[in-house]
Amino acid sequence: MKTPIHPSLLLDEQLCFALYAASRRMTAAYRPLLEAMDLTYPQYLVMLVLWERDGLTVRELGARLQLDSGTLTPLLKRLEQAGLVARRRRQSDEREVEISLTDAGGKLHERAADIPRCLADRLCMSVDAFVRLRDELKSLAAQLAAPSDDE
Amino acid sequence: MKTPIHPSLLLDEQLCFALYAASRRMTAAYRPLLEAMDLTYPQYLVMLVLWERDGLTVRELGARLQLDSGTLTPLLKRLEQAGLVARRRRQSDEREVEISLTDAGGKLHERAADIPRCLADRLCMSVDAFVRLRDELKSLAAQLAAPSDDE
DNA sequence: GAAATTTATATTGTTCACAATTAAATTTGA
DNA sequence: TCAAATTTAATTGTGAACAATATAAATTTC
Repeated sequence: MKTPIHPSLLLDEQLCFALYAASRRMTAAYRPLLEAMDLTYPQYLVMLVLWERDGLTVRELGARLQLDSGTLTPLLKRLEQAGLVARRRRQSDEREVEISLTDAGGKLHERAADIPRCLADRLCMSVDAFVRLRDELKSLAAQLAAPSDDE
Repeated sequence: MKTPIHPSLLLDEQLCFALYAASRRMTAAYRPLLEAMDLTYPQYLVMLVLWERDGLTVRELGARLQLDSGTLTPLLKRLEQAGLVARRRRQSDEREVEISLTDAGGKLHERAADIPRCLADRLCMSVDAFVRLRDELKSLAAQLAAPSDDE
C-alpha cells in the first residue's frame, strides 16, 4: 500500500496559523494604546485612512481597508456617536455617504502620533526587517486575492 | 518651530495593517475549501489540534490556539452539534471539560488532507520562503506576547 | 424616457474574539 | 479541618467580519 505524501496538517507547521496568531497578538498589542483614545483597532485603521485623506465615501474606505458596508456601516456609526466623524449623503450622488472628520476626530491625530513608535519599540526589529516583512505580507495578500478581485 | 520626527501614520506603511489584511485574506482563501466540510476557519484550527492529540481539555486547546473559553465554548458546542466532537467533564477533575473526536470527526481528517496543498498552490512560494515567513511570524508573535505571558 | 441593470449603502443573521463576571471544583495553608 | 485562594468553564455583553438580502438612487439600454 502506498502512502500519499501530504503537506502537513500539524498546527505548528501552518503558515495560516502563524499569520492568524501574529495578527491577533498585534491587535492585542495596540489595544491598551488605543483604549486611551477610546478606539478599537479597526476604528483606528479607519481613522488612519481619514487622517490621510478626509471626506472619502464608505466605498472608498472599504476599498482601502478591504472591508464592506456590513462591517463599516456600524463601525462608522460608532465613530459618529463618539463625535469623531460625520456621515452625510453626497448631494451629487445620493447613494454615496461621505465620511468626514470632526474637529475632535482631526485633533486625535496628534495623540496618535506616538503609537507607531510605541509598537516599533515592542518589536525590536531593524527598519530593514520591518519593511521586508511588511512587504512580504503585502505580496502574500496580493497573491491570495481572489482571482476575480482584480487581475 | 521644530517638527518632531514621527514614525509614519500612513496606512500603507504599517506592518500591523499588512498583517491584518494578509490574515483576513488567508482566512478567506480557506473559506471555500472548508465550506465543503462545513467548517469555519477557527473550527478547522480546533480540528487540527484534536487530530494531532485527541482528548484535550478546553484549557489545553486554548493554550494551543491562544483562545479563551469565551471563544471556545460556543465554538465547541457547534462542533458537538455538528457531530464532530464530544464534550464531557473529566471524572478526575470536574472543572475540566475533555474534548474528544467522534468517528465522524476523526474521519474528516482524510478529507482535510488535501487542503494544505491547495493553499500552497495558491501561494506560489518556495518551501524555503514559506518556512522563513512562517517562522518570522512566529517570532513576531512571541515578541508581542504580553511581558507577563510567559517570560 | 420607461424598463432593466448597476451601484452604494444599510440591514439581518451567524460566527468569531475578548473583557468581565459567575459558578463550581479543587488546592492551599493556617 | 475548613476557610480562603485558585483554577476551569460557562455566561454576558460589545464589536468586528462577512454572507445574503433589501432598498434606493443612478445609469444604461432599447
